[in-house]
Amino acid sequence: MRLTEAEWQIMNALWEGWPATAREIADRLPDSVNWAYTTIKTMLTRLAEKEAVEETKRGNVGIYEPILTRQNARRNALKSLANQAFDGAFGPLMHFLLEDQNLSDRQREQLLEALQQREKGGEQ
Amino acid sequence: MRLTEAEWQIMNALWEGWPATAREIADRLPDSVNWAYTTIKTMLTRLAEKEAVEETKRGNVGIYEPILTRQNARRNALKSLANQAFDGAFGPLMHFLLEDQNLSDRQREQLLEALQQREKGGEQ
DNA sequence: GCAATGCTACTACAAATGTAGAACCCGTCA
DNA sequence: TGACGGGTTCTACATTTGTAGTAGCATTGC
Repeated sequence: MRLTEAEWQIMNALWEGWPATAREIADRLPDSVNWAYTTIKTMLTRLAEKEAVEETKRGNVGIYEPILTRQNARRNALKSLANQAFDGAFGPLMHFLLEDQNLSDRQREQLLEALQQREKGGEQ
Repeated sequence: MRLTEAEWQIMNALWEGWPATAREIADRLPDSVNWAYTTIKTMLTRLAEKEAVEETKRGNVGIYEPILTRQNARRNALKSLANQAFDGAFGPLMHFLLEDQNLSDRQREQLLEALQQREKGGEQ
C-alpha cells in the first residue's frame, strides 16, 4: 500500500480519531491544505477502493475508519524509501540519518532524544 | 527535487559512475528493470529538464552526469517522508525505526551496526 | 408544500508518470 | 553504395494524481 502525498494528509487526519465523517476530516486538515469538500470525498473514495479505509453508512452519511494502520503505512513508506534510495537496507538509511551533516541542530537533538529513549527502553 | 521511483533507478545507476552514456546506464540497471532503451533516454531527458542531470554531447552521443548528488537526493527524500508521515520531524522517524517491532532480525542487526559505527565515529 | 442546507454520487480534466514506437542520421563493412 | 548497427529526437498513450464542478436526494424550518 503506497500512499500519495495528498492521501497522507487525509490519513493523518483520520488517524487522529475514528470513525470520522468527511466533514470531520476536513476540519482536521492543516490550514495549509485548502481543499474543496468534494476533493476530500474523492480522496476518501479512492482510499476506500485501495482498501486503506473502510466506508460505512449511517443513513446516507459516510463514516470512515482506517484499515491501513499508521504504523503499517509508516513501515511501508520507510521500506520503499530504503529500497529506492538505500539499496534496500535500513542500516544505510539509519547511518545516513546519523551522519548527515546538514541536519539542523534541532534535528540532531531529536535524534539524540530518540537514541536515549532507545537506551532507556533497552535497560528495562 | 523530488525523484519518482523510475527516476531513482536511473539516478542510482548514474551515481555508480559518471560521466556515463545512456547505454552504460542501461547496462547498470538491475535485471528486474527491463526498460526499452528509449525509455531510459526519455527518463534522462526529463531528468535533464528537472536539472537533476546534465547532458552534454560527444559528437551526437549524449553524455550524462548528475547535478543532484546522491546525498542531497537522500536528504530530500527523508525530509519529504518526515513531513508526510512523521509530523515533519526526524526524531519520531528515527524513533520509529528503532522501536518498530516488525523489523526483521536482519534489519535490527543493520540498525545496531549503524549505531555502533556512530559510537565509534564519536570517539575518535 | 417548498426553499435552503448539507450530504452524496458521478463526471471532468490537467499534469505527472511509466513506457515505448517511429522515423531519422551517421559511420562502416562487404 | 547500400544495408546494418547504434545513436538521436519527437510523438504517443494509458494510468495515476491532484483538484473540483454538478446535479440529485434527504431534513428542516417556515
